[in-house]
Amino acid sequence: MKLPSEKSAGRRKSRPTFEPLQPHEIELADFFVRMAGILGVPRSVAEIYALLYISPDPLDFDHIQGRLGMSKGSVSQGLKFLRDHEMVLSVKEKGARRERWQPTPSLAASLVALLRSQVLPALEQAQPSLQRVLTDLQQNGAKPEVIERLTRLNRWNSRALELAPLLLPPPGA
Amino acid sequence: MKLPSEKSAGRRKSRPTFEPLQPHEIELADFFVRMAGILGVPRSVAEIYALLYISPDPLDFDHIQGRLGMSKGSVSQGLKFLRDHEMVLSVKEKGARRERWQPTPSLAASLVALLRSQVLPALEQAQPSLQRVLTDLQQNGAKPEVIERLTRLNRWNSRALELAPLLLPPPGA
DNA sequence: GCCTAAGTTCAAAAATTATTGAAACATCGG
DNA sequence: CCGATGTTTCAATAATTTTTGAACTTAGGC
Repeated sequence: MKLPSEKSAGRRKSRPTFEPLQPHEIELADFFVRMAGILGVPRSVAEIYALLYISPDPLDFDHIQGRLGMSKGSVSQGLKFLRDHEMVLSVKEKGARRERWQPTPSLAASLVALLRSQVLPALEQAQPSLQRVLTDLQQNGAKPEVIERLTRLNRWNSRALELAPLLLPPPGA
Repeated sequence: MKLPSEKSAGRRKSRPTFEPLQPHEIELADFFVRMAGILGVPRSVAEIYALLYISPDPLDFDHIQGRLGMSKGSVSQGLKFLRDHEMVLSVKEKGARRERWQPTPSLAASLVALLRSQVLPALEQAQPSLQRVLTDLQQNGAKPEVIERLTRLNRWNSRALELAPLLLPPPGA
């Protein structure tokens, strides 16, 4: 209904404007975006993280949306992703309605959580598959060389699964 | 390798047909496709690799195309990718015209090469950027906490760059 | 309870990435 | 050189992923 024409004076409801990213903020965002790309994390998520990372204080939803110029939907989903992977945490001051976000203290831990969530399920799901393929090859008298290959692959996968909890300890450990 | 009668006696030009993937081959392909997905490698590339991996003998271009049912373009580009990352090598028998492909002996080495090609350039390009951002923050009197964050990030990046050649030795080392 | 600010959801649109196939190119044996 | 086979290139298309925004849900204050 009333889309107040931008900067009406004193009344509180005027949509505040946010300053666009500064050059050094853009540069850092680019860095995070590139790194995220390697892990298949979308640009918007990386941008949110970068902004929180370089901001002196926790930011609320509207600030994130405003400064990055992205949609509500993207901010919401981006924060959800970051929350789910324990890469940000919120500080809600008493009496305040909105949450304010900041990066978790350890980027290393964040990356571990992220890797974990990507790699582990794949390894787990692979195990029975690889086993079946191997059995199949053995029964059908495949060439020893191929069997050898698959056996090694299988062994790798098992070992990776064993090691995973050590290298990438789950949140509660 | 014994293609059914297809290769009929005299007439050479009949397009040979190839048998579709067997269940166990599909299962292995799925595994490679999922793993490749984590690293951002396209499905078609993973499928080619999987096929070569499970085949008792090196395969030529037409066999790859035929059995996977994909286009010439995809096979060509896929093989290029795999070649560039040292994941396959070709055996050309003397007197034969076509190349025949097989996976390189060590999947581990292949993965290393792949990781290397993705991560290293990002780290290298990041270095000057991060340095600039940090300097900028220091000059503009940013909060100590933010400077600390960026300093740590910077240090990480440098260390990763130093370590990279050790963990991911370049082809010729 | 009701009202409103705060945040989420999700179908549709936009952006990005992968695949195709026809034409161009390369190479070999004659 | 020629002609045929084998491979690459790349613009067009298809498939996939990401972003948007409006409708919906949730929670707090009164």
